[in-house]
Amino acid sequence: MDQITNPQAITRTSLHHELVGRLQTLIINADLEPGLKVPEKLLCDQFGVSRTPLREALKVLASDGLVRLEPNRGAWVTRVTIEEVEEVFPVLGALEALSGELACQNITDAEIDTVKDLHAQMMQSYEDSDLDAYFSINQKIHRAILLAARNGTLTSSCQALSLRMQRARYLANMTQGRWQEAVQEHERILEFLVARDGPNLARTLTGHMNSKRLSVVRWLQAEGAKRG
Amino acid sequence: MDQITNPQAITRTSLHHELVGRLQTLIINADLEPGLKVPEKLLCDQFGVSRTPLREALKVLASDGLVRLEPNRGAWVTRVTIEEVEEVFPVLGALEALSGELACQNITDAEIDTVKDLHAQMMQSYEDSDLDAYFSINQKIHRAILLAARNGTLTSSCQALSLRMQRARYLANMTQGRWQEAVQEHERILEFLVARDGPNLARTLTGHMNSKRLSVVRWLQAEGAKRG
DNA sequence: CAGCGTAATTTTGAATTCATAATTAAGTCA
DNA sequence: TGACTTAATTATGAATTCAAAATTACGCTG
Repeated sequence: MDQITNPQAITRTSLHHELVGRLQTLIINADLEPGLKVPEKLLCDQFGVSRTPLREALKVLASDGLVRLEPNRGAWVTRVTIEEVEEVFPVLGALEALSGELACQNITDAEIDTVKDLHAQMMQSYEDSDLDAYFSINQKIHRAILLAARNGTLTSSCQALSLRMQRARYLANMTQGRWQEAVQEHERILEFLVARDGPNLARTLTGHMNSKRLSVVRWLQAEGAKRG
Repeated sequence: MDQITNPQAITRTSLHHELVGRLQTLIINADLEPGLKVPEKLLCDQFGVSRTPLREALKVLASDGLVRLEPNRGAWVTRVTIEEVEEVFPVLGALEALSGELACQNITDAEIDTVKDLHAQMMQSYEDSDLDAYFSINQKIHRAILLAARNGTLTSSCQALSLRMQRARYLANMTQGRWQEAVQEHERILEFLVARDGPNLARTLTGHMNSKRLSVVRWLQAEGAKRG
């Protein structure tokens, strides 16, 4: 909702809340591998907390779809399935479209300058073939547009769904062709944002999400074929 | 996620899960009044459970925005604010638009017949000035379209946001003029659904949500003026 | 030695307990 | 009487405990 900034804040509100964040990170980075059981005891030791707050955090993560609770059997890190990707990206597409519309209405000139700057940095990363940097700046751009939409509910909805798709760096895995396509899409995104052309920005962002969906699904299919 | 049907299921998965549902109901029906503190002890006695599972449930409700947790001070039932309404309805509008688009692609003839039937019942409720019945059938129609979209992620996202707006029957509170307008909008919704005209259905649903937003905001403003 | 059934162990779900923070009540002094 | 301090009470957050379920280990039978 509003715990947006300050990654290294001195103290987080509650132990439970702190744990939700930490576990999210572990899952996103695949330190907790998808498909495996959540090692409750190990995590308790690691974080130096008892089972009570850890389990509270797991319930919250379950309601966000990052883990699955099996009654009397514990928590399991969910896998990103093709079915899930086919579901989530269209929803993200609709939400990003709205975010683009609203951003065009509310964004300041200064914020546009920030996005321009981020865009330039991202292009540099592309030319340097620095996928990690590209990926990171890419997220910052989407986030900047989202924040310019001035709608906290939209922000947290997008955030929650993005998290589910960010697991294991699936999105960072793309072919040269897909990368080039994504860069071109981003050129248009910037163009329409600068022109404050809401409808076209919305359309472009939905298309962008759709391309991403196709790319991720193809990657997952290839991955599935490899494994058998 | 998938606990869609079966309100009186024999056994729910876990105590925690059961409690989440029960508490949601209490909040939606305003048995737990907005703005008041959640009476932890009372609820424990009432449900015959200890604080542990109840508090787990509260954390989940907090992440859905139905309660607010104040560190060391307990949980409070959140109020529906004008700011929140202004945020949530546009997001719901975007999601319902997508739901309409997808429904037009996937809905069966039998499902359309069901919606037609519900629509007729709703019209009857309108003529009978039975607001409760109207409200209930109205929700069923939106839900039927949502389910026809065949996208579980979309369903749960919509569901979560709808819940937040359903508190205290704000939506059921409308003027005669607004009611008539809503009915006309629903005529068009049915028309476009039958024609499987995705783009127009999407537009109409977004507009419908926007009208609802205006109506609810006006009602909240009037309510606020009355109180002080 | 494979398959089945039973006992031991571990893990889970939930109640209980305990330390600490917040609230209320009581008492003091101007 | 009214504001301020301090003590008593209550509520919260989290650790611990405990019963029940699941898993594993073991031994028996064919």
